[in-house]
Amino acid sequence: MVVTPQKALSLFVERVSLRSALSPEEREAVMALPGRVAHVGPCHDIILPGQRTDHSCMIVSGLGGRFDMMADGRRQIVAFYIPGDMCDLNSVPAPTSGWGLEALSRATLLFIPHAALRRLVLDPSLAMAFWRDTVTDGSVLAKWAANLGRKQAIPRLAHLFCEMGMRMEQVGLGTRNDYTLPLTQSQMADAVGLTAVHLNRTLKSLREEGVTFNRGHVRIASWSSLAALAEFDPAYLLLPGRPAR
Amino acid sequence: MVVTPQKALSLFVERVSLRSALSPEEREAVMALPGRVAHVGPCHDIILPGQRTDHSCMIVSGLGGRFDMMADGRRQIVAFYIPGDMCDLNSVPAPTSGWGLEALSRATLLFIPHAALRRLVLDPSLAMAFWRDTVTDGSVLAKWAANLGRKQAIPRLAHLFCEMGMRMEQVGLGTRNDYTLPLTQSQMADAVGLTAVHLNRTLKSLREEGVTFNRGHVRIASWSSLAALAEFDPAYLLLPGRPAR
DNA sequence: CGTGTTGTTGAGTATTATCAATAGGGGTGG
DNA sequence: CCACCCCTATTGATAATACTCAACAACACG
Repeated sequence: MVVTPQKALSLFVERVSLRSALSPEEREAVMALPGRVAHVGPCHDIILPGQRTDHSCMIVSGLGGRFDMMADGRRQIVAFYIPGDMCDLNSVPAPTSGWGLEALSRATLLFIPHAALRRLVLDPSLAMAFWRDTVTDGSVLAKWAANLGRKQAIPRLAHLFCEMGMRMEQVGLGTRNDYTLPLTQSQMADAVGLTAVHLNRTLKSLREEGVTFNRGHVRIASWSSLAALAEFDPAYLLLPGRPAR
Repeated sequence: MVVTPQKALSLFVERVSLRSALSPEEREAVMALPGRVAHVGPCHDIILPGQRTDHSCMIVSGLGGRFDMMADGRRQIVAFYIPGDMCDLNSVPAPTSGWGLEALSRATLLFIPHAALRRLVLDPSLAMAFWRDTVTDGSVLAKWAANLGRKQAIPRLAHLFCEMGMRMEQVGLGTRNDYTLPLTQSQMADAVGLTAVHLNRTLKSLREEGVTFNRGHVRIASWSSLAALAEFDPAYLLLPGRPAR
């Protein structure tokens, strides 16, 4: 599959447009960003913790993850990034982040120099759009924290399936009850804060609720019952025009 | 205690200056923001979840908290806001947040209209500074999520004490091993994702490590041993000039 | 001097982690 | 094409951690 920077950038424009109205000139300015495309394999480190960067990275295809590592090697994935997400837009205002970022599956990435992004945010409307993107990121993180802190294994995993379903559907990758999530059970366990063994058992329980996860493919028989089980309310995704139901 | 908006705003300027260099003109522009001071009691709701606002809120004194609530009434606090923090700067780009915000103790608040803040971010350097503030918020949230997902009760609570100590010291409220954290044990339990009973037992264990929490006052006998226990590395607070040691 | 909130402790239970063993699947090299 | 190996998934048994229920003490407040 050949991916041009142009095609990749249009994904980003779409993503930003989900939450911020861009004028035709602004869209053009974004499309004119310089970028370099790269194909990487699973477990490829995009940024190591503590490393300083001079470019941001957008996911074109595949799945990215932001994670933290404990001294004993246990890992917590705190965010998933799907196609269209600029996974370290953060690094524009804060080039030395404390976070690691890796490709969780085979992935196509687009690297964009900070310098170009900094020029872009001289436009206040784009600055606001990027800022809003970071706010969205934070809102998702907060929800993730709340789930890790106060939900048990089953609703926690159910919530992850709901969230990823909504996000995939938004960007046109499948539907909310049928989409591809290219993860191993171990990686998923790192995301929901469980051991791989317990995650496997939790998946088994969810199977009885009509949710299957098989070789990276999620299928949800009844969205409404899963959403109820997960106490999923998409408001935190900050999508406009979809008031909290 | 009488607090003028001027005095309150200077707190905010200091806080922003921790991570972003501001020119004298920019400082002045921030100091010229209009603001209204309010004194509130504990458990006072600053914003209800899903509510739309047209102003942001800065903590002048006391403690604020951002939280999420489960259907059964269990609560997770996902962020603490201390004096100088603009706790919903987020609401400038996203006026309808899905989050509740409340005063966790008696507190003094400063309300600033969004309109004024939006005018301020026409200055690209201030826009970057505010954006950076949101990135910091996200970084702290991510760490919070990692702790909730992968640490047990004792190191989790220890990490909270370390984080709050660092943050308090930064803004000149006590030292990292001796500071005021005006919380009940219940509220603290909601922050670390434990029940109040188990939090109480965890505090007891930490007492044997030389950490006391008494009527809202934290005292840490040996910072280095607590930091080791908590695996605390302040890099994620994005403070400049203090490389990850 | 009641009364309600907060903090403390005990006993029993539920959830999740750990350890261990096995099965399946995809790729590689002979 | 087959044998082999590594990674992933699955299941069982047991242990550790955290939760629930319950009672009571300490304290602030009116």
